[in-house]
Amino acid sequence: MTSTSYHHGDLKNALIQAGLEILAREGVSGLSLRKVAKQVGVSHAAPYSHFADKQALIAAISTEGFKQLFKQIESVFAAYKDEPENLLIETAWTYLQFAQNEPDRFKLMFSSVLEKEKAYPDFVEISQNNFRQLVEIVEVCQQAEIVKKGASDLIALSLWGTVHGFVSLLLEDQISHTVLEKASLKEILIFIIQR
Amino acid sequence: MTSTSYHHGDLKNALIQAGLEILAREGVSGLSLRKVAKQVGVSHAAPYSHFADKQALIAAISTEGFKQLFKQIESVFAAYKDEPENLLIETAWTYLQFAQNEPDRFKLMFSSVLEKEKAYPDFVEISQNNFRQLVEIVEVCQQAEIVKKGASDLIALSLWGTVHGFVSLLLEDQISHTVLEKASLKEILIFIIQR
DNA sequence: AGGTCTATCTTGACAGTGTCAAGATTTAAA
DNA sequence: TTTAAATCTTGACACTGTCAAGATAGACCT
Repeated sequence: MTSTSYHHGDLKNALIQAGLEILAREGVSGLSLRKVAKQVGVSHAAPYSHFADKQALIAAISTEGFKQLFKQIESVFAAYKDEPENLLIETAWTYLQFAQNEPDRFKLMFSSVLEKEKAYPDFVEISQNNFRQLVEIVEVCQQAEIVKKGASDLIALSLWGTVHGFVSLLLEDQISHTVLEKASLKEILIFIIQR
Repeated sequence: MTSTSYHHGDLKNALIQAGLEILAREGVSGLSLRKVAKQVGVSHAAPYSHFADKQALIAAISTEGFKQLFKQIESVFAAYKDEPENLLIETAWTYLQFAQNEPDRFKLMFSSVLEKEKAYPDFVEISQNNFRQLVEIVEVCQQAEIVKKGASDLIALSLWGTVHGFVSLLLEDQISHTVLEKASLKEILIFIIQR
């Protein structure tokens, strides 16, 4: 489980890492089990020692993506804890940047490439962590009276939905350029969050 | 272009229809060119007479989905035109129902299964129509002083993003049951839209 | 009517894919 | 040191998207 144990070493994590690289290089449609195996330097069926099927590998890659997102928002949270008037927008901005930096990682995480999420406990757990993180942020903003009182989970859901939807539409090029020309992305984001 | 013209008749539309059926029956991952062809009763390469590749067929299926969504929202618009206090929530509700009725059609339309949207003019056009439709709805609500003044396109974008994000998270089972137990879907939707 | 042309469809092939079974190899356990 | 278990390889299978070549039928022209 550590790093250098036997044949390859730590194949499981190596496969996840290779998956992320292929994702960044060739996109979601270029991600195949055989390609991941080849990149790591093992045979085409080697992944089956660590993952039940392709969906399981995708679940692991997604989970890794969620961990990275969690960390990034965690530092934003730490940096703006005492500056709650900017906390929400900076969190949203980080979310947007995360998506734009590696769109296909974001797509893999959210665009239902993974079909039965609930079958993967690690995935479910990290998802819940991320949501709890956002609820905390909302509650800090509520205490600073920047966000209205009550039902912090529903408010968090609404904010997440808004930003997630906006980012998704942005990635899909569904936001018309006439809209984009009027203001910078960050300005639109502020407008959208405040509505 | 009509219906019964030659060998098969109107193969192009038959393929799109078959695609929608397979989508409803077997999901996104079950949608293959060969299966669509077999269901229609033509050879496995017949679709290539009408579609450049699989992506082109997916674009056509998506476009058809957008047309259906447009029609549904159009009737809601007509029905609630003189009742603007309920127009927004009913539109959002229709959007949610559309997604839940056939999740995989919705996924195909929005979850970046289609990779280069801009290469398909019909798809781009119907997408823009749908957005314009929403902007109109927002403007009706603005005139009724239910939605604040200004930048109707940005407000529409925000509302769309919110509902779309919420629906997406719902389809992905990412909305925890503790949240769902507290209120009905429609109540949450109202809460989220009003925030 | 007869002949030509073009759109449409079929057949056959190819590389790439996910998946599994059987065997080999290495590490861990006894 | 022998045994057992975990890990990896090899080979196979059905399925996929895609293309090239040929067959077929309808439309169009004279």
